[in-house]
Amino acid sequence: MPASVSPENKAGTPVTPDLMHRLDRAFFERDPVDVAPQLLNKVLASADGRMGRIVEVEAYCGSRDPAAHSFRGKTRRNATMFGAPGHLYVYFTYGMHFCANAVCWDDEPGMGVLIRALEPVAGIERMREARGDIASLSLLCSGPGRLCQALGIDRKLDGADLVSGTHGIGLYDDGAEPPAEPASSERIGISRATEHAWRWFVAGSPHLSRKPSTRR
DNA sequence: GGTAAGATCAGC
DNA sequence: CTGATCTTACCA
Repeated sequence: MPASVSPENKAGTPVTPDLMHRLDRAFFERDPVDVAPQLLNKVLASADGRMGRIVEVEAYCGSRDPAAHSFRGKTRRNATMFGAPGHLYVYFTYGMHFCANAVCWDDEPGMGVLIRALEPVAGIERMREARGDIASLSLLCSGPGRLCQALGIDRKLDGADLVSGTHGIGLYDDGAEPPAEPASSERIGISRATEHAWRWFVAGSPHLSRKPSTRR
């Protein structure tokens, strides 16, 4: 196990650098409802070695999803979502947070998967610094805004190609399978289209944005 | 041009 | 539960 993976992280699956490989572009050329659960246990990595395993995602389904930024069509803000699949859509929200999505599907543009939580697996000291030296590992990347802060994802990375990883952020498969039966729930923090169970997560992970038995 | 709401988070 | 903080989109 890498030295940067602390004992507190023992419940997780450390990355195996030799096995890390790119995803096929075709992986993203599907409906985000299919892509999202398949993204669980994939590895998001910044250029400087900060890495986290995806433990929570949500699908946003464009013109058939009133909760999606892209619901009403292309704008300056969401333009990346209408671009090529496999790229990163980063947006700024609530006056202080960034959130990151993997752009999906090629039949109809404007779809994506929001990455909501990571299990930190490498570069953890850098993540801590970026997060203001937060102590708790389970609060380091447990939310869409937190993980962006931890990995240094901001508007400069909007449009970055996650497949090639050449723009400072990449998404990799290290051989870890997604859960055979991922847990799902309603999406968090939205006020419209709440009827869909389009949030998927690794059951029991301590790194989720909502811990078990908390609800609001 | 004005404004309300927002795919959130930290602190009380 | 609330305040922070500011961009965007929508409406006039």
